[in-house]
Amino acid sequence: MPLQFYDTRKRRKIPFKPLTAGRVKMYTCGPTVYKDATIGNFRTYMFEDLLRRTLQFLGYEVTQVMNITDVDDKTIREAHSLEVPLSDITEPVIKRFFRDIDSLKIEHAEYYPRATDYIPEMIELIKRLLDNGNAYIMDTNVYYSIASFPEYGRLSGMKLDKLERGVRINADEYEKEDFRDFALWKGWTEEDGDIWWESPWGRGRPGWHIECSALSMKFLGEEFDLHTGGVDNIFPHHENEIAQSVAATGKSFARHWMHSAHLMVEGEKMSKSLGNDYTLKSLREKVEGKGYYFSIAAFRLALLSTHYRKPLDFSVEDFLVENRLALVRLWLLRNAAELAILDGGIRPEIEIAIENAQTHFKSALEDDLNISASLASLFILVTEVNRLKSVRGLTKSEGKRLLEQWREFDKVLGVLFWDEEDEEDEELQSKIEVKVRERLRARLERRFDDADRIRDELKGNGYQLDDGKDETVVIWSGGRKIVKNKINNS
RNA sequence: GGCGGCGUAGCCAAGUGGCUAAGGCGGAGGUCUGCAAAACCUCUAUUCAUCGGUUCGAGUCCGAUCGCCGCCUCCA
Repeated sequence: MPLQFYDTRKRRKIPFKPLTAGRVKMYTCGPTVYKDATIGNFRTYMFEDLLRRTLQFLGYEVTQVMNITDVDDKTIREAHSLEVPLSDITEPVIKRFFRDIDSLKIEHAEYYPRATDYIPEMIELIKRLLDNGNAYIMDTNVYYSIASFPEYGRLSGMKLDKLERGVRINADEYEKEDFRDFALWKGWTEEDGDIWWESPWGRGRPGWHIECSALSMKFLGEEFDLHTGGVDNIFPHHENEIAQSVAATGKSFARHWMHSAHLMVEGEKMSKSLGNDYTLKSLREKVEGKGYYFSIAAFRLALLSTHYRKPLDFSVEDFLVENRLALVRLWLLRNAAELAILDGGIRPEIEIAIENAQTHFKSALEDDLNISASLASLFILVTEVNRLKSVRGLTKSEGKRLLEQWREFDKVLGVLFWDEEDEEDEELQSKIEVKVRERLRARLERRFDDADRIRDELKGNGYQLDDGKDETVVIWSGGRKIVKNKINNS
């Protein structure tokens, strides 16, 4: 099957062909760093991670840009109210942003340009728009004139004359020629304090939309392959980006637009007033507050396993019981493969099962990132391997072959290999190990009541024990740990 | 009001014209086991929000209805 993605503009799946064969240039709208990213933001970043990893898996060389908006109304408001420099607000948030995406194993983009580092590029772009007659100066502000761009509204399906004057328009913006025009450059006002840049139109700062146009052109060129973001960005943000970019360059800008649906919490939109605008940190606290282990791997799987165009209704309760168990099933295949001890070749049934899984995994991804079908192919492989394993254990070469394939799948999924080294809490780990050894000793001494009590206690906390001949494998949704049985003999 | 999306088993979730409707979680029974866990085997949607229509044939196309959701100027 040829690779195809849904395109927001065409409203259907279309074959994906990059401008340069084998290379994909993608632009992904990044965070505004005035407060920590929410799990809703991460849903979008996870979608982009899946897209990126899938393209790489299919052999494309990917160049991804994610902007960091480190100056806008909200960052300025924060800085102003706390009476601190802008960077005091943005720097810590940026630091935590990277910490969070790393813990989710979201691969890094090639470039993370910050808006404040590219003000000259934005000014340059605004100049071109003024020269082309697509923008006008009003007092100290520069506005984009929507009337000058006939194609406005094509991405979102908005009809210009149907746009109603929104309720959120500031009084000071009524001076625009047309209420639908948007700011390219905002002149300095008192609230901005010392946050301003010099421009041909006086001191001020760039509007939000111009940032993405300038940065994508800077790093990817005036035409590139993919532009992505959350659905809420379709209008007006991406519509405006197209208007600015196409008007300035005469080129088509992004060729393919992809947008991820929102994440809902317990059936409701995430919002501050409902108190469900979880960050990774507050979600962890919520889960741990209920007495559960917070599995970041299970959370990654939860975000990953719903198709990106379908709203994901995240429920803390469901999350606690569901994904971690599915994850363990996948992890156990790795156990089986690593612990294979038999001599001999690879059974044809295993080879066929692996090839089937590989084929279906790949073709599902090629069909607009059909992750559910991809994951299903893994579970089918697990079942088949387990069946054959119960007939006769796995050979070392089968184990090796399975591990190889598992690594291959994990290039896309990023959830199959989650080791104890990924678990931050060392204290927790040693506590588990002590318990496991206690139980091993009890078993050897045939004090089965004691052994069972310990096992039940661990299980109650989400740790599952797998008794092997030479070792006990502890598996939980945060990782796994192998304790050698012989340690216990000393 | 305008534009768009979604509604498949107890729960999550694939399937967009044609073999018996993937897969996961949960549940029931069995095998194995010191006992378990895991694993394996069997079972768990005559039916795809509802009602019409097109078709030899529809969850899948068309229309209507109901329900949920998003965007409509700076929220991923």
